[in-house]
Amino acid sequence: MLAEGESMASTSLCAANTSVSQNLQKASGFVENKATQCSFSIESILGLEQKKEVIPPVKTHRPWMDTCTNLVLHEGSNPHLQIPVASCENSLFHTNSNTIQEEKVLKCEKYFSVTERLSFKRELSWYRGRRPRTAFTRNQIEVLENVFKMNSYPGIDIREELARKLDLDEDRIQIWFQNRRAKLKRSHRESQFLMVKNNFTSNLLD
Amino acid sequence: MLAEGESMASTSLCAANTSVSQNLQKASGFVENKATQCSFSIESILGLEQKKEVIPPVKTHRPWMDTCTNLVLHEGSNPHLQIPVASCENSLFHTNSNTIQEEKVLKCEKYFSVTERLSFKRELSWYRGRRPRTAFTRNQIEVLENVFKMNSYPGIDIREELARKLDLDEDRIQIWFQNRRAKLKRSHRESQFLMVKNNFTSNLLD
DNA sequence: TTTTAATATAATTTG
DNA sequence: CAAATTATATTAAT
Repeated sequence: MLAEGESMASTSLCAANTSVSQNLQKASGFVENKATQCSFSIESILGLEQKKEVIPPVKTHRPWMDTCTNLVLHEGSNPHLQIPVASCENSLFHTNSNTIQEEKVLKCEKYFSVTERLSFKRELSWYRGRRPRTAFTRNQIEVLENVFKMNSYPGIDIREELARKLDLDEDRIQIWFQNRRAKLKRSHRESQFLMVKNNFTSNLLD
Repeated sequence: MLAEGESMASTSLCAANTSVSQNLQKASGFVENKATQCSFSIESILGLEQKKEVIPPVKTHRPWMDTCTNLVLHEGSNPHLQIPVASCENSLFHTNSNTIQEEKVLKCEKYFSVTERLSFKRELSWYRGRRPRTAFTRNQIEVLENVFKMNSYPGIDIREELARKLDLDEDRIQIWFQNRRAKLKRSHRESQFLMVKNNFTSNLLD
């Protein structure tokens, strides 16, 4: 098992190894046996980038994960693609959260409905090392936007208050404002570019 | 300077080609003034949620759009629903509803050649604010898949090289890899779910 | 209907 | 915190 972060996220194509993909294929329960032969050599396509450097271990700080996940990660070419595998069949149900789902499962239904299946998937993604994407409600967005209009750098106090009022983690608020500022900046850059470009083209027409 | 949201969506539909746009974007170091202090009470800020007059700004990034278009977009809350107003004699697109508009267009299609039909479609998706779907050739897919097998996170250099060799925008390459990773992940999730589910149900039968 | 290119944006990483 | 990148939920084209 690779240590965490011992990945090959580098751009080197040659860093790839077959065992990884084979494992992944095994894990996924299907084998894509297509096109093992390619009429091109990859090297010729990519011009042989041999630089293979070791990527420092990825430090993972995932406070939203609970501690009792007996999960083992597959080896993977990238930490983000690592797939958790339950080391025992019950570990998936040891979470503290999502108790409703847990109850449903424990009702021993013979098969799983689509809804349950979706919940499973959600729960699985929960273990994949990334916080599940938060889906803000329209009202939350509206309030956040209104605050943003007046202050795009709210301090901790305002963020906390927002978190209370909107029933969100303060962390989510902070991230939201960061992303929102980035978006604003992007749009500014774009409109600035447009102005420059329009100026340029209209000058050409003179 | 344009405020966020009253940017290009409501102005003329001009944009730049990808590479130039991106380069200039990088080059233009836009400096934005930070609102350092907030003199608003949270209550007053949160109270704004009742007003509900300004729809969250939509900034769309459409670098593939041509510069010499004489189209103006309606303002709208949803970029995908924006309907263009032709500045020329073409009254075909002056309908209120997208659906009706689309029907009309489709009805017209039979009178036009395949080429013209394609350009209609292209314009339609264009109006919807979405880049026309790229149809990769079999060879392009094959090469991309082969590269993906070895490195699912190609760096900019490899992507550029691929773009050159495959005669595609680098952006298309990047999006392709993003979608490909998502697909791989989806399949992993699915089989993982099946494993867990099977394990679970067979345990129930013990 | 299914697959997947495209979009928007939440989350992560780096410095 | 910003910038760059990645993941992911949707949407829509095929």
